[in-house]
Amino acid sequence: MARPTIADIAQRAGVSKGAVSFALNGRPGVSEATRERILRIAEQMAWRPHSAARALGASRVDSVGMVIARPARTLGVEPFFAHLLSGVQSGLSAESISLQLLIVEDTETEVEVYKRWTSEHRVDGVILVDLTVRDPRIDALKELELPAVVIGGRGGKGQLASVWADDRDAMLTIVEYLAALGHRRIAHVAGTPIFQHTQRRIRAVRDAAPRLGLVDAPSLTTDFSDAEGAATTRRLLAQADRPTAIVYDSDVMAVAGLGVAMEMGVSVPGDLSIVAFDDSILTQLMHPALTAMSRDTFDFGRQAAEVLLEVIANPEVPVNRRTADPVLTVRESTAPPA
Amino acid sequence: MARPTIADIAQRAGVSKGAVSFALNGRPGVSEATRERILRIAEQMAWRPHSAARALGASRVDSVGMVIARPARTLGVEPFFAHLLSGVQSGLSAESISLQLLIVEDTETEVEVYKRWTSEHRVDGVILVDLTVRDPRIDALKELELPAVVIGGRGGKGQLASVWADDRDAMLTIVEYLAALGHRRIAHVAGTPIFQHTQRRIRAVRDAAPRLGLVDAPSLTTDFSDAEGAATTRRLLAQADRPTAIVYDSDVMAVAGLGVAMEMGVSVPGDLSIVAFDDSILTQLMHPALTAMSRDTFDFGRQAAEVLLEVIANPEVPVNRRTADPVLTVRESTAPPA
DNA sequence: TTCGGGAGCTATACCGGTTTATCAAACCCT
DNA sequence: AGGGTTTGATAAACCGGTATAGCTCCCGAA
Repeated sequence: MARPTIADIAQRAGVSKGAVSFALNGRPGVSEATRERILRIAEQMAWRPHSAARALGASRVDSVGMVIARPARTLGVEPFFAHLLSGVQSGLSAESISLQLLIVEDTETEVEVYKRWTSEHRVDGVILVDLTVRDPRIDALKELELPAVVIGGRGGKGQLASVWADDRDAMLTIVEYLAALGHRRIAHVAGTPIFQHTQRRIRAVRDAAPRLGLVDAPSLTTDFSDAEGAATTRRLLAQADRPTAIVYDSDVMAVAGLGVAMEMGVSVPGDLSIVAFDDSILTQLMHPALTAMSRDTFDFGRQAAEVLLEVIANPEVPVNRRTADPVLTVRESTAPPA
Repeated sequence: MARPTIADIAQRAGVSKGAVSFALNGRPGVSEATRERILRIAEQMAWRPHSAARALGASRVDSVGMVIARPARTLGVEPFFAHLLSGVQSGLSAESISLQLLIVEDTETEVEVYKRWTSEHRVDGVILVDLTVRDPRIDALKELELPAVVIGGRGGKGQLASVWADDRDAMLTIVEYLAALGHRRIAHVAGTPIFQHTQRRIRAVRDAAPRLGLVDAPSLTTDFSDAEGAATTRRLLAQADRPTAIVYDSDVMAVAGLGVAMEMGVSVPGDLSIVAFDDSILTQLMHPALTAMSRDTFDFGRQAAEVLLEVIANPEVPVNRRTADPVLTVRESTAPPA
């Protein structure tokens, strides 16, 4: 027999469909003996719930969604997403909940997807990444009443659940490390200013500058691309009093920056120290290998999944979980200034 | 009213549920006038099908799956998957079919996932990547009668549908290009021998060697990691009569190889030419930028999606689509031998 | 002895679509 | 005009589960 249904099991066990449903879902209504018997038969017949049937009856889909709104080309290079995804899945797999992934170009499309998913009842909740300042997705999700968890930034007044690491602290660690080496001219090649984490990092640099006696600590925003990372680096290094250290908001930009430095005859770490905010194989492949801020992205994803499941189970209680602090991995690209 | 159902539409239009269903699915059974009216009302009420209900009734889920069986750490760096995914989704979005993505550690788990997906009716079909020699997944899918399309390799005698590019031809192009530059000692740092495409590339090199008068053209297999790529390169360059050109089976390994060369004082492209099989931002970020074989990965994915939909619609007819040939992008890492 | 109440189970409605059997009216042809 | 086919629609079954009302025992308390 192909794909047994609970009706088949019921027949074989000599009980009603209802009893089988009770037994399989571990809820009261059947005796322990009957439950045992039903479970054994189900096992034996290799029964598996029909997801659609269950979804229709119980109005939960056992599936969560994740939309990534970035142009595809920036996406691939960053191990960030791959690790995050794996982590999310490991968090979901325990409950055998599946993940819908969608890559779109912009935030408007992303919101559209949420609307569609909601009206088609395709997901029980979603995971958000790349929170921007005054993020339109928050209100949209609120209105849709779709459970959600934000990765990498507190949910804001909207009070979405969130999982975050302390960007500010991480950035302070980097700057203090460089200052301790003796650097006073530190530049920050940041990402898009619309991302909240970019803002937090910029603020951290600005706040720390006077305390550490930094002469100048400009944060220059980019679109996260290697091209702008390179261009910004070129501009910085062409200045009369160029910085002796540059902090990049992503590994890709740091690598691009390293290339520019080499091309301009600026030796790393002799004339210039480089730190990447975000670690990956990329930073390790370079010569010199780049000093970088490492986060446990996998764990990040896992926790996000866990929190999302909590929120789905109990939408009233917003969870706000802080993950382990990022760690600075010192490699060959940093040294005291000449 | 929250989330209208077809019953609501039927009532408002003064027709039966059946009529509404016919109208919404564009099938005969209603007059053109009635159809128009129903469609307008549905539009107006912002009706969207309940995916579970549809799945239950029509026994199709409008969802396809893709499992990637690779350790997460190799995954992120390769833009390959990100582009592929975007492509797949663009191919699916036309029919508004969603994608389930799963990253697992090994092929056994992957097969388990297929079984689970099938018995839970979670997907209508799947997309396979990284075909190995005597791939166990083919038989498994055959047995499950789950529609599938293989990316990057002919489906084999199992006759799964497939979408592929000509690896052999691509490799020949590379080797011929290097030979034309004057290289006679060419080495090939390959990927895992269990992948079919690795085999095809190795065979291409071996076959071309005598014709092009290559002195030696060894193919050395690795696990695709940067570590083994580097180690293999080191071994090759330490030889008495070291190769004047190396072809790498992935961009990551090529970058690692470049690092080793620089470290050993072997200048690129002066003493050594480097070609990467697979292009990405990585190859462009290097100094010198790497000559690489570029495939239109996005299009690859899009076509895979299209073919899968065809196969789902008509499982009898296996499709075998060949995509555009990869193109060699010459950059700074190749030159005539010293 | 009767009644209340809980445990254990059945029967059945229900979720929101699709599909099929059925049917009335219109149309078509000699 | 009568019989056959086509068209446009309906009512009801169905998909595979979940949720619930209700029934039957059985036990203990009044």
